[in-house]
Amino acid sequence: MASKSKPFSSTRFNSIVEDDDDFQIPLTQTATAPKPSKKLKRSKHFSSGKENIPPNFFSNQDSILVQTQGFKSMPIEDFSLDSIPASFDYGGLDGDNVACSSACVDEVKEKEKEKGSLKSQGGYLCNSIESKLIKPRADCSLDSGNGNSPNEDFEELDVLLKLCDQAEEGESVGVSGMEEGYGIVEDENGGLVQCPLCGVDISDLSDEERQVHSNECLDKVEIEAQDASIPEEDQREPQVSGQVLQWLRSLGLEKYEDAFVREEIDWDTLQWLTEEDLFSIGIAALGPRKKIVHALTQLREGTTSPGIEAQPRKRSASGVETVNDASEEPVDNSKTAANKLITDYFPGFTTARKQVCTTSGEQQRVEKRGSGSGHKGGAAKNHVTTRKLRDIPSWCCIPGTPFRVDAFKYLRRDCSHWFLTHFHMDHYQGLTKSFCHGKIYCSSITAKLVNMKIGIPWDNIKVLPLNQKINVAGIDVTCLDANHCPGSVIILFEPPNSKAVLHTGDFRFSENAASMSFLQTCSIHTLILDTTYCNPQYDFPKQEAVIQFVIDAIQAETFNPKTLFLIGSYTIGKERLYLEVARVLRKKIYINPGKLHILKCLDFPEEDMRWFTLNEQESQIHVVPMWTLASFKRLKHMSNQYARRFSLIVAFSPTGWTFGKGKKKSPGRRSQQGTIIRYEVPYSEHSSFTELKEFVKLISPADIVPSVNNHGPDSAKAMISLLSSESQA
DNA sequence: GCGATCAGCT
DNA sequence: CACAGCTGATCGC
Repeated sequence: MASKSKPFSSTRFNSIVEDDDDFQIPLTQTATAPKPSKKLKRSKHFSSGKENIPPNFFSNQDSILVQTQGFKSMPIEDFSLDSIPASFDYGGLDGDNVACSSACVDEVKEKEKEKGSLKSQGGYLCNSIESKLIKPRADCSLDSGNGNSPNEDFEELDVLLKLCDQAEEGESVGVSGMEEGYGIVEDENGGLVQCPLCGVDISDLSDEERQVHSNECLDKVEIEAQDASIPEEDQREPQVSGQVLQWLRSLGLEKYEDAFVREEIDWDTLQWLTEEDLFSIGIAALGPRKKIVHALTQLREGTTSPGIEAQPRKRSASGVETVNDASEEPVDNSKTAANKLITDYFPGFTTARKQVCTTSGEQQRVEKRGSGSGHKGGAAKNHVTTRKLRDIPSWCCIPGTPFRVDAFKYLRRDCSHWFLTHFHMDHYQGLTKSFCHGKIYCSSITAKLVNMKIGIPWDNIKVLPLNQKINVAGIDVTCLDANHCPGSVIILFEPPNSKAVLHTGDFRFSENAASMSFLQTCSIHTLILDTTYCNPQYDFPKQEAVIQFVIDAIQAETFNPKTLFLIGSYTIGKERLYLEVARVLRKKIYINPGKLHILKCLDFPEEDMRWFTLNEQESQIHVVPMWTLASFKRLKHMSNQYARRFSLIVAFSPTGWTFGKGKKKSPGRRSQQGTIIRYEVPYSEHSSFTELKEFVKLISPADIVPSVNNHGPDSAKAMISLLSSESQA
């Protein structure tokens, strides 16, 4: 059960009570207990951030000009900051909620006033929802606007804190500290030294020999544990704890066990300890510290760590027979699933699909050389790849045209027009700089990314203008903003002798998008639809609501100046969220150089760029890759790194998946472990189910092809028919 | 040694 | 589950 004496449990969480329907307080509803870590894994943070911002420009040109639109290069440090205090001065208050002095409240109020005079900018950001976000209620966030005395406010906070604590207890973090584990053996004072695992007297052995001995025992224990019938998840946790102590003893440093227990340092955490950490947990002597650091280095460098499985084990229902299915079966399974065409589930579409894909199917067989992955100079290669070419899913094919959309995984020589809807890996996968299958058609922003990140020469890229019909190989093509990530487009194909096809790529429908009126005027036969959230359970709020939620939460937590805010993002995507946060709160956002590199390629107004900084000292809001927020373990590591500067981490993980079945319309879910708070906020860049319905109704297509089938065939089928029926109604 | 692909894992 | 993507292993050149 959750231990009350967690290392950092002294932190308090400050929040605000909101009674609005739209803005429930994000107290944990179904706090998910963190899973025990499974494996050691090294990970590098911030390998290469990136991002960008959607454009609002219509480039008529067909390509190369894009380069010239580049941002004039300006070191981000040079942006003018005069008007933006990097942080509030809290007069040395020390971290906790006590810091909510009236002074800081005033300060924030002041800023609230200021922002009223801010103006929205152009471009993607001209979609600024700032004005919508800042409602009078926002001003209440800090002082409640109700004339409450500070004390009264604190009472409210205390109520919240209690609720949070309760919620936390329910989470049951699972003490990893001391458990029975291997049945710890005391190498008691008597001078007798026993192996803690097998109990054998190892007093006569040298330190090294003892280490060797106990390592061997450790391996045995691990193997035995693998064979045990208990589910591995259950057995691993205690193991890990014992493992740390065991390891410590093997270094002859058992006198520090207490410190490790006190700090609940499990096996994974152990890997990340720095000498500084060791000092801070009470290992004051230099010698032992060095010894541990050295051992840790070896541990990290080792291919596998002792006691942790070298190969992933497969769980099986039987619990014993795991060997067989670990080898082949999963592969087969995934293959079948991967090869299964989404549209197999949609009888209505089969004919159309066959038309398109049969051609390519035959081509496949004839092809035989070249390669599925675009090896250099196709003709030169006559070595045969044994790998079977995958069938092209129907959502990649545009009936009535020779075009492919987001189909770089399925490169074929029968096509020379390859459209890319946006720069997300699952859409450009398979595209490499040796691409030699014709031209790539995409938006200007996507083009820049494709050129910069993948290295596709500009000669192979054709930039498609937005909101403007152009002719490609005799077929009318129109791109519209998809409202997904920067540079994302939905594409309308109008073949002269065939019916119109609209490919949405990934998109978030927004009824006020001007382009939608254009779509109404078209008669669209086939709609290739982003069905990511095509299920009624995904009925998440508008982005504005979520952004407001995040802003509120940040405002609430900034009582504590030692709070670090993390906002998750993808390569590109979620920019609107953190940019709005920056603008509304008038706080700079830290991004890493990789991310900036991408930003620079984009048509960002300078006014917006100045909210970003490369100097992390200058900001308490950091944009980080989404995956770094996935586990508390990682967050904890980050927290250790920042221990001096920040006492609390508040992370926002913006994703539509936050919206599971049980969860009802809450703009955010909160969970906490010690000094780390994570909000999962349903900020989605895909259409919600409701939006999908609206969109389908608007388009009224004769046929729908789902581009995602993630809820099982039946579900997808049901949803599509539901969509269709609603659209007819 | 490098690039591309794939499996595994968030 | 899987939004999107990191990492490491492997294969081919």
